[in-house]
Amino acid sequence: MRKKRPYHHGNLRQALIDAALELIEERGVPALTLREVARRVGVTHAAPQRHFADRAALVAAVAEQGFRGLRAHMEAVRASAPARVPSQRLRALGVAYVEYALAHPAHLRVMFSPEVADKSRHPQLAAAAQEVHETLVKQIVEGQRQGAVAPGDPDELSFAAWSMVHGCAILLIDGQASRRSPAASIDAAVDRLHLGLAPRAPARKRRR
Amino acid sequence: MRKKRPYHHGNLRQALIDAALELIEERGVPALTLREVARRVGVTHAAPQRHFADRAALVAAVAEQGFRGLRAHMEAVRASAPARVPSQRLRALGVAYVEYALAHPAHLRVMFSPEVADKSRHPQLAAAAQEVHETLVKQIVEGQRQGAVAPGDPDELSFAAWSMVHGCAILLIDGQASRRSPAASIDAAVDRLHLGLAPRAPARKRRR
DNA sequence: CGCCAGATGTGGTCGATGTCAACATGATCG
DNA sequence: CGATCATGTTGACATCGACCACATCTGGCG
Repeated sequence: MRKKRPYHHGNLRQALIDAALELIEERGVPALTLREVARRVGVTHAAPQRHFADRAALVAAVAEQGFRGLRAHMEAVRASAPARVPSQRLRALGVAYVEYALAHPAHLRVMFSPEVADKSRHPQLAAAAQEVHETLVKQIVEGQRQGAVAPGDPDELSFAAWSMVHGCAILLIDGQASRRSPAASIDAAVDRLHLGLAPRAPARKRRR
Repeated sequence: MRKKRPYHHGNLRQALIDAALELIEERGVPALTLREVARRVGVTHAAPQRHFADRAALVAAVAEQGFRGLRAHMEAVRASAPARVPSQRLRALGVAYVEYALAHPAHLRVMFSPEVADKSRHPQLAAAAQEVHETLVKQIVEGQRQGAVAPGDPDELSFAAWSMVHGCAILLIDGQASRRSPAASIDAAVDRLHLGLAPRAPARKRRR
């Protein structure tokens, strides 16, 4: 029982997604064109219609793949961080988010493109995004269990964490804050997320 | 003064920007079309060319106006917050950012649209964005002077703060975290930005 | 083996768009 | 009053997304 093997071209759907991503990397989201993608893959201009209802569907597919890649990267980093130091795992997760964004700016842009803002139209995309969020929530809850994260509604805390890393990623990609090296900005932002803007009273090291 | 448009519109440039914003609010960024905008204003399809070199230029103009409006809102809120409690002013500034985003989601989307990602091509836009950043930095520095903000490079701190409020705004606009009311999410996120994710030892009273 | 139905790709077409160039109009200033 | 230039118009063109009819391939079924 073989999977639906490619019939004519050979996995045209994935080839189109790949070509779309390449195109975006080269010339930006606005340059993404169904016809150009088809051209690159070597099919006629109407072939993509068999796999994507419209342009938005292609964008959504690229975005979905981006979310899956992001989650994979986060999970990998999380797994490789020492489990005994939960604050480090959470940190690593945040850094991983921004790292992925900087490594795949084109993907990130598509993932939050206005064209797929209405995720209810793209359930698969919504699910992939949701999984990223869940990864974050899980780590927050774990951090709370181990006393490394302040108590409170995990959803609220994870929303705050996600806001920070996401904003950080977007701003870095857009080059809004490139005076220093991106790595330094990431570290500084994640530190600040961890510690807060307000001064911490005791000069002595946090223990526990 | 009802006037049928004389041959010369008078202030076509601003009228186009306004119409563009309306259109985006009604039907989203992708629906923004030079021709449709021209239609709404009642001029022919090529008239906008006299004021905007291309579509991106119109988008940039809308975005620039968005940044200016955001800055105005932030300054207003900042001025109305008690100057003696710097942590409140900073908080208010953050809340103002997200408030503006939620009140003008269309504007926000345009301001960070991929079409104007390369701000070097739109110097005026870059300047307007820079001013928003400066407003934030100023408040951070003030907060540090008054001991309400942890010491450190103001640029780093403001980048972190900007990341948080911006990420918060984007996520809320995209409806990624709408389980609770937006206002509650904003408060929670700004609180977290202030206090940090890590637990704080003393349960000191902190209002608002 | 042969054939058919559905999946996949082709080629053509249509309306809309962004951009350009040539032209018309009217405001400004001598 | 007249010239000049910014502003708006008209017409054209290439490209795009979407749609359709048709061709071709695949896999299943008699």
